[in-house]
Amino acid sequence: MPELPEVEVLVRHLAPLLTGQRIDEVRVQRPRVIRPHAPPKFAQVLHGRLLRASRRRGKYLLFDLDPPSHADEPGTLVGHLGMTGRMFLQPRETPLPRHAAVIIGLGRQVWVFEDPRGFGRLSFDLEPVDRLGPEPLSEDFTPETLAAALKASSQPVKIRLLNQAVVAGIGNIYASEALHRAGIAPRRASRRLRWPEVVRLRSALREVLEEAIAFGSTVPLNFAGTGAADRLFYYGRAAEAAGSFEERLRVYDRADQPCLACGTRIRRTVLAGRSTYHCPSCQR
DNA sequence: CACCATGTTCCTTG
DNA sequence: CCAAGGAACATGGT
Repeated sequence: MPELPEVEVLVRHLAPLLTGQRIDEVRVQRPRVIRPHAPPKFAQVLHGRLLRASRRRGKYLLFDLDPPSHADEPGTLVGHLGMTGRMFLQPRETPLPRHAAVIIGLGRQVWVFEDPRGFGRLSFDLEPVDRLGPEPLSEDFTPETLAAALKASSQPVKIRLLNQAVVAGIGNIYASEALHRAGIAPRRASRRLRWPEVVRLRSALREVLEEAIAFGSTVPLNFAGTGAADRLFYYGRAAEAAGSFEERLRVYDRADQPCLACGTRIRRTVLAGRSTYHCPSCQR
């Protein structure tokens, strides 16, 4: 469930459940997701720590720990969901999901990180977080900032938006959605965008993200996620089949369907190996 | 069986 | 050296 809005909604859900809880058990069932840490060390660092706050930066989840046992002990647990990661709390006695990767005991409940594909991560490494560009919903994300970052490359603008150093938290879905809303073709060379387009793109990015967060905050969500019911976390046909789709996504995974603005067929193309959706009439 | 998938990193190519 | 493209990671859904 992995772009900025999904992570934001998850953090808002987890924060009140985790704050003030003390970690009394750590089980690493899939060492791959905590690399490069070794399971014993990872567990030792976390054991006995108090969870003080939960935050988001880009697509990363940050969990502040208190107190450090030693001065050089990590103060933050860093999470990333990759493509298929999930996090939720469940009673200790409830059976774990098949792909439970890390289980963190919190009294009568356990905090589960499950990830079938294993592209997600739990670590104490803040370096990738430090490399992130501005938060798109913050005041730092100005048209000037975005213009400068776009000017530095001749890549297609859609690819450029996926670079987390340009702006934090945009992924394959919301890149296509924002470009459609801004009326910009995904293949346009990043550095060739004109000022009014940059201004529109910045606004479109913010709107698309804000609306997705608002949507996720108003719809009942099952964070343990068994499927089609969670329309924030499942895209494409499964989500659509689940019920009223509400035009939440206007182009993503809508190849050959009519553009909701003009009726033209939405086109699917491939850029840098990733599916890209756009309306050839609205976006040029 | 074939193809596709919300992400990131590393390697190769030009 | 740099930019861009592609593979790899591992599993499940269609």
